[in-house]
Amino acid sequence: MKQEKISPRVIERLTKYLRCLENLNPEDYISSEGLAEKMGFTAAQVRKDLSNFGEFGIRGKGYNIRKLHSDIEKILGVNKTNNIILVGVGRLGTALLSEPEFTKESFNIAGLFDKDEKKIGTEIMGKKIRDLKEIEHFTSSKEDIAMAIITVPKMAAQEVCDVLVKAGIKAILNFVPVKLDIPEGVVIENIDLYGKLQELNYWKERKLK
Amino acid sequence: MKQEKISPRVIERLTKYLRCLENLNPEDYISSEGLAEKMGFTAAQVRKDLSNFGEFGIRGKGYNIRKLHSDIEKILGVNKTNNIILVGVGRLGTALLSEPEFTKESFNIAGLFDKDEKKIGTEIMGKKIRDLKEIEHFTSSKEDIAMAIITVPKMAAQEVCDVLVKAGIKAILNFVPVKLDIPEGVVIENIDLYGKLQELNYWKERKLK
DNA sequence: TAGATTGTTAATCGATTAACAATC
DNA sequence: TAGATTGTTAATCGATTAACAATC
Repeated sequence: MKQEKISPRVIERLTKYLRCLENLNPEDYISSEGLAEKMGFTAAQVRKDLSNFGEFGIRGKGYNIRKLHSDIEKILGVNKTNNIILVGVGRLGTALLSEPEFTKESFNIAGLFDKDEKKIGTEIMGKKIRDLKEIEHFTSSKEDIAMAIITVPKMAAQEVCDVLVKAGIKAILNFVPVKLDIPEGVVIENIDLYGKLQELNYWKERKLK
Repeated sequence: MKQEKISPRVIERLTKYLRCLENLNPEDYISSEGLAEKMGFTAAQVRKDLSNFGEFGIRGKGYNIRKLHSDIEKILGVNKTNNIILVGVGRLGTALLSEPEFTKESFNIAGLFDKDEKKIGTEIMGKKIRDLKEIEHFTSSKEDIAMAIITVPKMAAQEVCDVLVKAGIKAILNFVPVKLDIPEGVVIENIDLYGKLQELNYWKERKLK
């Protein structure tokens, strides 16, 4: 698998290709043209994106859907199960836990953590809620816990983030509307509901985006 | 307010400036350099972004924080209250309703809709849940409902989307992992939790993004 | 072989950054 | 006035698209 400098945009599109391929017959072949049309991209872009990582198609024929799906999964590292811990088991955290997406195999919620003593020790969706303080011990006793989701109140977010970094977490999905300080080598994605609403609000009043 | 062709990237950054300004003393002035540092952007970018919409700074001094905040709010149209309806009052929908962000004035959840007869007629967070079928009547009887949030099951998403479009909704925030077909003139933002996790998973295994 | 479609190189487009005259 | 910092123009960088030789 060749690897130059990859743009985050390319990786984002890869996740979209994956989604699209899931709804197609795995036995079939699809051309870059065909895939592009479904996605609203250009055929050149589809080919360019994929060519960053190797040669997945057959000239004159297109891409085998099963194979392409599996190849993209490998690129993203979601062909295996990746463990995640979730910190902040409030309404939003609980809601995420029960999202059907999480029944898939590529991610596994390996631990739940909260600060609230009333919650600690109880179970939710069959998973035990642990004390925030145990995070470091938890991640060091199990292997391969590199990701975390943060759904705590605004005030607690940076503190929790620091604990996670100290515990060796390498990737954070942050739902809290706060810019978290993280050291080099840790990646973060922010999901900002309110920001997205503001963007939509801008565009709804003009025609084109 | 001048207006050429604005890139979505600019609007996204505008929402981030807003967030950042909220934590600063409104009486103070901040330079593009100072704001850039907080955001992790360049000073040139800050000035360029803002200059798309007018002149908000004072040469030799910088930007007045209260004024800049208020000016960006005006650009985004969030200096007034914008009505939203929420469709799909499941766990995720309920969780979003209780997010502290929604106590702000710029967005107001004007209606809740669901298909489940057990839910219809009951109240949540002091708001009545209505039958999905009433959406069109609801939006046409009240004025100025142009936005919707979709948090329904995957299967129902496109159908709900079509109803919303028919009811005159112009902007949709979609939490369902499905690419929704919308006509020209309607804008959509997708929040794809699972996709973001996949992206993070890719980056966590390499150093730099 | 002829037709189709890939992978890749070159051309274009758009977004970011640098530089600086304008001006508070 | 001198120093600081804007708003804007020009230069650079990166991402998308077009074109086409390679090849199934």
